[in-house]
Amino acid sequence: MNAHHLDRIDLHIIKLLQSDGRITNLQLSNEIGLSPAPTLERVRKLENQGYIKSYHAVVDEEALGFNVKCFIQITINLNVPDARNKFIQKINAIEEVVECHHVTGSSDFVVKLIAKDMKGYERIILEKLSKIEEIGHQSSMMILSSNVKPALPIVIEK
Amino acid sequence: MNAHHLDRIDLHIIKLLQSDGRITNLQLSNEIGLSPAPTLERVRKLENQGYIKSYHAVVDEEALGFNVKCFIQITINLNVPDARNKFIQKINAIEEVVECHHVTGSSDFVVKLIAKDMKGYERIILEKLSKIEEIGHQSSMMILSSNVKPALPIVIEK
DNA sequence: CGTGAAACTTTCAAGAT
DNA sequence: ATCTTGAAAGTTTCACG
Repeated sequence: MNAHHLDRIDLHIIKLLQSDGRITNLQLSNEIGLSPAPTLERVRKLENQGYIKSYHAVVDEEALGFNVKCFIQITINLNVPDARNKFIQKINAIEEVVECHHVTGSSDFVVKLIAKDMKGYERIILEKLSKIEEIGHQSSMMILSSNVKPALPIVIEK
Repeated sequence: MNAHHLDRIDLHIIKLLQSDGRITNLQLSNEIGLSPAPTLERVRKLENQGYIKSYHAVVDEEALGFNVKCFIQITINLNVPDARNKFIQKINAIEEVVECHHVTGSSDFVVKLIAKDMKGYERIILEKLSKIEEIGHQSSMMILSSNVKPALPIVIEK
């Protein structure tokens, strides 16, 4: 699965579906300059070969009441055997954990967590995070505001 | 714009569109137990009122050749007037910067950056990041692996 | 909110380049 | 090997009840 099998049209399809996940196949075919049938066939190929993984609506977190977001930097307690894998399993099972990144540097993991308010945040820390014995040290950064781009910088050559 | 105008059906629609952004209105109407017409009307309302912001395909970053990802913690040089706003503008203009979070703690910002390889990464640091005079100090964490959940933990009460 | 009908989109098979 | 066409099946969208 590498990018060598993708031609300009495939990259164009990926770019358009990334910026509008609900574009119709007909609109898509018009934009890329093919008829609907081969357009659909290419989209299915991109999905089946794993280039396109899924489609999602992006919701307004604040509008839905998620007003507290933070990153937590975590170091693993190396006294516990197989600590990394156990930690990964436990941390991802927490529904308020929306991202978990294994990283290099002075921390082992960066975890993103969301909650409706500070009381909810406190509850997650006390009842869920602090019960994970594989955690050695943690340090949190509250997110004040964010800019998240919905698409990768795909460049279509030639 | 707050969550008090959303009933159980609205939350159910949001949940389903978050987990499958390309579900048809007909399937959606079947799942929530309404006919297609009022279902579509509710979806349009959720879009127009800003609860649903957009729809996107999620692509496999590695399959598209983006093999280098990192978080960079940045502190702002407070000697420059209006440094925060200038920094935000400049950092978001870099196409390889896919996220920028203003945070509390010892850093001012956490920036997520993607590149195809280490050479590309070096080029971004040398040619783009290091030219932002508002940056005081920076420290990077390479991402080894990630788990990102595509949906918020929406709980439908009652 | 539901029904029904018109307009539009998806999808497939057949044939062209 | 990949494209276009055209037709059937399915979906969206609107007016009306």
